[in-house]
Amino acid sequence: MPAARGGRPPTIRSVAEHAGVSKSLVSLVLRGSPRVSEARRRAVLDAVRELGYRPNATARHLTERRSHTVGVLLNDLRNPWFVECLEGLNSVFHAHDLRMFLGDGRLDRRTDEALTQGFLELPVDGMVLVGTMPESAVIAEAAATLPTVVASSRDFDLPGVPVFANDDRHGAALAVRHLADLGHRHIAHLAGSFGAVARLRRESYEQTMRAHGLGEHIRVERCDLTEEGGYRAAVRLLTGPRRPTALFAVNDMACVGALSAAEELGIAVPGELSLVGYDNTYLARIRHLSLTTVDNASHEVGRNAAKALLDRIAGRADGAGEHLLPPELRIRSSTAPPTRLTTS
Amino acid sequence: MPAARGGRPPTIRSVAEHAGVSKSLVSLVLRGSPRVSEARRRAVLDAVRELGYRPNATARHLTERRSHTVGVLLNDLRNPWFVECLEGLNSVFHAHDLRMFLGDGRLDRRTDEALTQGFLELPVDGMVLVGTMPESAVIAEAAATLPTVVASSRDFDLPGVPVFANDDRHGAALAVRHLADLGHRHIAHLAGSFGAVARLRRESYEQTMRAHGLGEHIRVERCDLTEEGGYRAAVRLLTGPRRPTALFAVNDMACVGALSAAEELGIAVPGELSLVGYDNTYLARIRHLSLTTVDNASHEVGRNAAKALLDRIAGRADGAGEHLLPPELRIRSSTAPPTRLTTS
DNA sequence: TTGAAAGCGCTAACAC
DNA sequence: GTGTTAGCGCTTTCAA
Repeated sequence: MPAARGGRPPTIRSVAEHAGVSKSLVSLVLRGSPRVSEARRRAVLDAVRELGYRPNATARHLTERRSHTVGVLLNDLRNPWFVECLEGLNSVFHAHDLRMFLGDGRLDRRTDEALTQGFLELPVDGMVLVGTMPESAVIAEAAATLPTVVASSRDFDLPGVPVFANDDRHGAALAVRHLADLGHRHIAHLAGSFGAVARLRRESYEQTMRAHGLGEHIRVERCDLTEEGGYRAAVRLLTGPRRPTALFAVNDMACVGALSAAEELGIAVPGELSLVGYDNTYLARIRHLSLTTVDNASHEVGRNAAKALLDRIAGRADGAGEHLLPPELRIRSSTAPPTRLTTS
Repeated sequence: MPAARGGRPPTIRSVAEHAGVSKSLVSLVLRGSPRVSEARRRAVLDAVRELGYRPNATARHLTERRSHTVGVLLNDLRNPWFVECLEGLNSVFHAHDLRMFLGDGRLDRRTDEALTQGFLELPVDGMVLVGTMPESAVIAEAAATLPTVVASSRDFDLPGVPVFANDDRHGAALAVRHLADLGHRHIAHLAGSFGAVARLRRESYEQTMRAHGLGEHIRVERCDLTEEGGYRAAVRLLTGPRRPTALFAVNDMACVGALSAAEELGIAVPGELSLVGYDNTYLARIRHLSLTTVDNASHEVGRNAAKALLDRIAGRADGAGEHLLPPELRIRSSTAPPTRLTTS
């Protein structure tokens, strides 16, 4: 590896000299052009091998005026939900030779903006906004400058920026209907404390409750979208008067928190309390938790968002607006009909 | 935002013309040089604002001959353990204006190599190898070319490449000793099926068992490091003859799988079976799971690895070899003394 | 203090 | 087919 020992690494120029050809010929060979004689091709390839030459992507990006990189902004890598969505994005981008620059804004606007600024300066070829995050002028500006798509967030209404997500209203309705059909009447909701997704799920919860004639039993407790948040909100709900027999949580993390709360309070799940989450993360699938939940199709949302971004990068800017995938209820072991005792 | 409407985005040249100065002066102002007159500085800054100029990082990287980017190679973003470590890395890199390029090799050597190749070609300023992954000639070559550090893997023995990890032998010993001290004798081990970390934990399990006079009760069942793998291995162990009263799992994911298996088989935890995991991920901290586990200090491992990489990037290549942090036992609700009935 | 000029390593017309 | 010539947008000598 000559590149490793001192001196500068070999460039396309060194290769050209070594092979006795011109820079451009080397470039042609390396990019697989068919208009090159076999002899020259061999000479170039040999030189490449002998020198241990490696193309410099930064230089290529500069002349090509694209970085083959997309910026992905999200809000909390700790939420297992993101991983699914990232896989979806990655499967498409990878097939098109695009790298992902991951930026986790930690729900902090300043961090988001710094990351976005970085995307703009690189500049990346496109940007994906994943999940709920605070709005920001910098993001809006970036979205106006860069091909951009939104995945699994309903917070943005940026001109010309398509939104890919699951239908949160429909998903929440599925959850509530499932509980109502089981015979529950006192169905409470652990609601997210911010973001359009949380709002949609809450509104749909309320609407569905009313549609089932349960309007008087509507009960919303806010929490943040973590296990701890779910736990605390559930404790408030379960220790107060008129204890609900069922809980629909804004996401799986909060739902697990609720499960813990129930256990700690000696309330049997699903015997005395039914629980429904949202997202169908691997958390819900863990047998020992086995949560009934709503599958939000995050992998496919990711795939669709990525495809749309490719289109936009290629100049095809069609299909703005919302593209909602139908969510599906996954019934597991955390829901059951209410027992006589606990029904009112 | 003039940058947004058609045409090319403004460059340092446009700014120079607009401000009536030279390119180099603009560069000086932008980089905060003190040797610039106030008048010119204002003129440049005004031009920047008026044109909506944004520096192009790619171009800068080309001339500076560094990309302000480090490549991070890991093996499965689904494992919550990584997130902790990434946070540790990020906290340090962020403070030094380095971005992270995340590559998830999914435990696939070809993917690893493709990602590494990408790092080499960018080229990144340095590389971090995180967690167990298959060895590879490409990675070894990259490590010889690029400043490199290893975090939480014991698989690599690359010349001059420092390794940061927790002391897996010690951690496993803590786990086994805890179980032995509780009075368990039939302590089995769910072992990882590959990688040096899994091997160290297994070896230490065996050694500690012998040290406690329990050599004859050593029992190892291999599994992969997922919930599913842990579940299956535990089923084999718990349905066979001479059922163990305690299980030490190679990591938390596998341990959760074992918990599920026990539940399904009607074996009470910790009444009839004690369980210890490894990593102290948030999984273990979920109240409803509440696993006794070994904290591997992953956040600090990440921090230390990042600091060492900074040193190497800066040319200070001291401190190769292994740097092991002491792990700590976290006792939760999945361990208890064995009951008379189940002890043999 | 400021400007001119020479690259960084590569691609892309355009000619031969 | 192949080589020559300009750049890509920026930093950095080196003079002035």
